[in-house]
Amino acid sequence: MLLDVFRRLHKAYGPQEWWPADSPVEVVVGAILTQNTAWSNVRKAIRNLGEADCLGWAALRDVPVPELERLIRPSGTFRVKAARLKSFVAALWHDHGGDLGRLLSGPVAVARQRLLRVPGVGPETADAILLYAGNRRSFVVDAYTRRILRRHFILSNDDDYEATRALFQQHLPHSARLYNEYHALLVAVGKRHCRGTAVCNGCPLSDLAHDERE
DNA sequence: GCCCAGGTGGGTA
DNA sequence: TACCCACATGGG
Repeated sequence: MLLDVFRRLHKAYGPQEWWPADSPVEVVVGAILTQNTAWSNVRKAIRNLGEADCLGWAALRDVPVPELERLIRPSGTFRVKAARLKSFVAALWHDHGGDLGRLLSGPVAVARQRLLRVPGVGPETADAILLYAGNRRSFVVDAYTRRILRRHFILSNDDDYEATRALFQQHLPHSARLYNEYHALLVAVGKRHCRGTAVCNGCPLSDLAHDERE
């Protein structure tokens, strides 16, 4: 079933070439800034950071918090997110010498625990960093994933984050490439057909069993 | 003007 | 464990 969903989405939308970022730093920054936030707002904040030459680990470490807050303001909850960026950078420099590759190295489960210890990095942010900044095999579950799969009865309401992630990892070939593409495709279909009160018309999954109620 | 967005952490019972 | 709530901007 999960592979069937993937094939439908891939056929409909093709390769997504994710994450939308030019560097691992930008992936991490984007993963934190997009927490409960529309990507269109994150893009503005990242553009500000780029123009201020703040898309490097040393620059993020050295930029004063008020300045960082000003730059990322368009992404919302900017005080919270400035603190989270700072806590990530502090952990990276304190524990791994500013080397993201080291932070993300070793068994995936170990690297994941390292990330989850950073204040402001929860399971989704950790998995997005592992998969898209580190090319590590960790499936990313987001709001779209849950909304779409619940609508088609593939998930139940009481499947939490870890249960959902485990479901994907147990039923799919163990491939970072596949995890990458699959999550990106779920976001693609979610933005088009499973957002707020949006209906399923034209959705590549619309002929699967689905729940009309919202 | 209202609702929502590619979450997380802290507080309360 | 299971809910609430704050965080905050910008687009539809």
